Amino acid sequence: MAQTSTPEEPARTRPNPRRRSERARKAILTAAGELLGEVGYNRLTMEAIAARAKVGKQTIYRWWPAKSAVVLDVFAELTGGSAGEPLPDTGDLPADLRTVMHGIVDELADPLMDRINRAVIAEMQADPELAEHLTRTLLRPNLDAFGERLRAARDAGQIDPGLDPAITVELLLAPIQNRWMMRTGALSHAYVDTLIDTVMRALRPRD
Amino acid sequence: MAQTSTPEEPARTRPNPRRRSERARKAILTAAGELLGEVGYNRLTMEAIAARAKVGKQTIYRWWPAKSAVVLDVFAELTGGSAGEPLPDTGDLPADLRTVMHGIVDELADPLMDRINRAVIAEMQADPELAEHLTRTLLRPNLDAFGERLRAARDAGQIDPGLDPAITVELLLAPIQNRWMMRTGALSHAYVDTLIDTVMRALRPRD
Amino acid sequence: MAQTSTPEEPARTRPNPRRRSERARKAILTAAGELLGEVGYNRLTMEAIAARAKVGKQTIYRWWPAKSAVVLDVFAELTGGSAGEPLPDTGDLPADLRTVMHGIVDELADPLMDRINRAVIAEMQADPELAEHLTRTLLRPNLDAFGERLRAARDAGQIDPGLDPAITVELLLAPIQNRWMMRTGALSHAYVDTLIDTVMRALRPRD
Amino acid sequence: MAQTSTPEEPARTRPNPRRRSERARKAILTAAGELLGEVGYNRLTMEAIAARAKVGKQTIYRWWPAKSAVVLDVFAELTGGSAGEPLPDTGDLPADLRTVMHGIVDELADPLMDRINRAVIAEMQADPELAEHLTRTLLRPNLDAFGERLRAARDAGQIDPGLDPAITVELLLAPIQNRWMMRTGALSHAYVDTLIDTVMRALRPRD
DNA sequence: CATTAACCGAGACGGTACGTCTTGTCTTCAG
DNA sequence: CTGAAGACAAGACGTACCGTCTCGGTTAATG
Repeated sequence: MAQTSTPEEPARTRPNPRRRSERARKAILTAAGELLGEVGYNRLTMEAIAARAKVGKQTIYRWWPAKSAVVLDVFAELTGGSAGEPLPDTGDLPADLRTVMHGIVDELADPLMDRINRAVIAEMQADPELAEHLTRTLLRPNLDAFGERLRAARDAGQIDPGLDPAITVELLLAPIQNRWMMRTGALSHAYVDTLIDTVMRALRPRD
Repeated sequence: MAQTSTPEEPARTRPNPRRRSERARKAILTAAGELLGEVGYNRLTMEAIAARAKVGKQTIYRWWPAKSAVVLDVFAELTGGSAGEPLPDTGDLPADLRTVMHGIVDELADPLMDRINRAVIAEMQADPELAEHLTRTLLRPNLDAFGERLRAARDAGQIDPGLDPAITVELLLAPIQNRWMMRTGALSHAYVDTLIDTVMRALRPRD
Repeated sequence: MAQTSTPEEPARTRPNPRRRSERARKAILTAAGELLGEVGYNRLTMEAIAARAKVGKQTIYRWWPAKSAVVLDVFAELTGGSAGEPLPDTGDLPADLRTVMHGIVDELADPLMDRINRAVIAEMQADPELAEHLTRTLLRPNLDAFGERLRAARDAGQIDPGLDPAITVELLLAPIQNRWMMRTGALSHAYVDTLIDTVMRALRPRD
Repeated sequence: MAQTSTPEEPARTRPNPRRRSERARKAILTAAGELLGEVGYNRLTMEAIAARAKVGKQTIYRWWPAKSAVVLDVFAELTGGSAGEPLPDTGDLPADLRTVMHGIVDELADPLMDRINRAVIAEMQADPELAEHLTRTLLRPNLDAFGERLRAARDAGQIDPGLDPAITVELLLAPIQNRWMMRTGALSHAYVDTLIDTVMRALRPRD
């Protein structure tokens, strides 16, 4: 699911995915998720996952190349569903942004999601290929959904058409992710509201 | 400098810092920096640092608790000097911001700084104490320097006094850090200029 | 074979001996024997054995608790076969003793056997349990073989029945081992012959 | 005292023995003796000796080349005095032997002497130079003292003049040392008496 | 008696080996 | 004939000591 490797690589006698044991797959992801919550990413080991999942280590290595890939699938399992979902459009842009962005900070507040997100972020720093993959499959669709909503607002004459939509989305989302990552401040709903208000000032059409 | 540990811990016969070999300290940080550039953080090992620095492993462990602490000192050595330096103030806020923020993206463009920054960011995700320490000693002073420059502009009547200064700084810096971290776009000077222009729109005083 | 440990100890998830790699076992003992001959016991290291045997260190530690145990198995491999073999009985006691005891000094003259024997003797001084084990499995059977031959001679009326057989055996073997250990004199066949003659004087039946 | 090294070696600025601190010398030997009794030879370390003796490590290395040399001096301190002392001569050879040999087994029964003796024996196996040195300075004089007493007995016509005196001494002492080293039997006074009686049978003059 | 060289306690240093841990592959054996 | 169990080769981990090397602070022989 979250396979990082490019398909052109050596590929030593690939296993047949049709014979894959769904029971083992689930047990591995569950065990990995549990252990991630218990000991954190760094002290998570393949051996512990295998033991917890009652699975041979080979069964993990057969389907995932490394610890990071397993955790990535845990991550994908938890967040993949909602990737690229369009934003609500009630006609009231700030209100719609509030709805979605409150959801984002709520998700980041969940301890397990926090841990997994941090593990994935850390792994992305070390592995550009992984970063590229995740950006394309998960992050970009979400950014595009924001872009789409902003385009609608622009077409309705609510925001200045001369603005770069990419930057506008960044102004909304980067401060939140940044606060969360650097832990430089609380991620309250009030904060989100102030942020949205401030950004909206930059968006209003020039008179 | 980058000691993470709280002072309340066991503390088994601390070494005497006055007898510390400056030669060894430098050799270790240099070796760590070089290796970090060559193989990256994950494949950086204490053994390799010791070998490259012509130093006994114990000499590293005597002064640093872990690999991350060594890399942190490499980082501190490279960036620590400029922490909290006040921004230039020519009276032209956007121009001053451009000066400083061009410098930031230039720094991030340097391959070694890129690797070290990413390693530190990743480590901060796994170690909240470290995050807190770095935020306080390096990040916060820099954010405050931006805050100070914005206060001057506000006092000069150039920006709206009703804005939250913390959020304003975030609007300027978070998008850059975010692009760099998620690799979602190029970090050109032109991008920085557009970003500044957009944020400036949000700051202009209400009529 | 040369396991010293008592079976009552903690026993952390013992490895399964049926899955043991015979290839690795042989390679380890061979490497240990070679290195013992090359650098001696004190400078023999587990790391060197592992490297020479192309074996992971863990594979050694899985099956042997310490360097001494490995060397012990090298020793057992070389000498274990002949333990407790009965002495020849041609009816001529001195001649039979000469045959066997010449063999003993010849064995001690072999450089590898000399090194291993000395290592084992030294280890026995430091580890009484090991001493007890070796005495029971290797030394005692050999002493008993001598005792048996002497009993036959006594039954044939060739030696005084009032003598303590344990002491008689010691009179024959201790001087040889002592000379070898303390290096107080040459271990020639002539020496052995004179020794036997002298001891025989003590054994002749009282008139 | 127990210096093994030959005087021809490099000799890097020898320390001046006249300025040697007697306090340090005694403290080191005492500490070494105590630790030897507590943890045994193998787990005895120079660092522990230095710490226990409140002495810098260099002060040990200045006067002794290695751990074995220190222990050797502990040994020499305990046994050196009596080396080469002539045996009593009351005219009754067996009685005189009993006196001396009872003393020997009593000494071996003392726990500290046992440990040090075993450590020295073990070290002699690994270090032939040391063995040679000890044999010459301590062992040989003692053997010669026995030889001298036997010569007196021979001159008095009490034992056969045709016997090799070296072997005769070995017949008396080797079984004791052997029993002690291999722990093959108890070292009682009764055992010594029987041993002496048996050997005396071999010594009586031929009719 | 003052000087001064050397020894002293202390402990950091460059190293080596230890015994453990984890990785990713290979082998065995039970279902 | 699959897959759990786990032994394997490899190699980094963090620790313990080794024997050498500074660093002040005494201490004892000489001038």
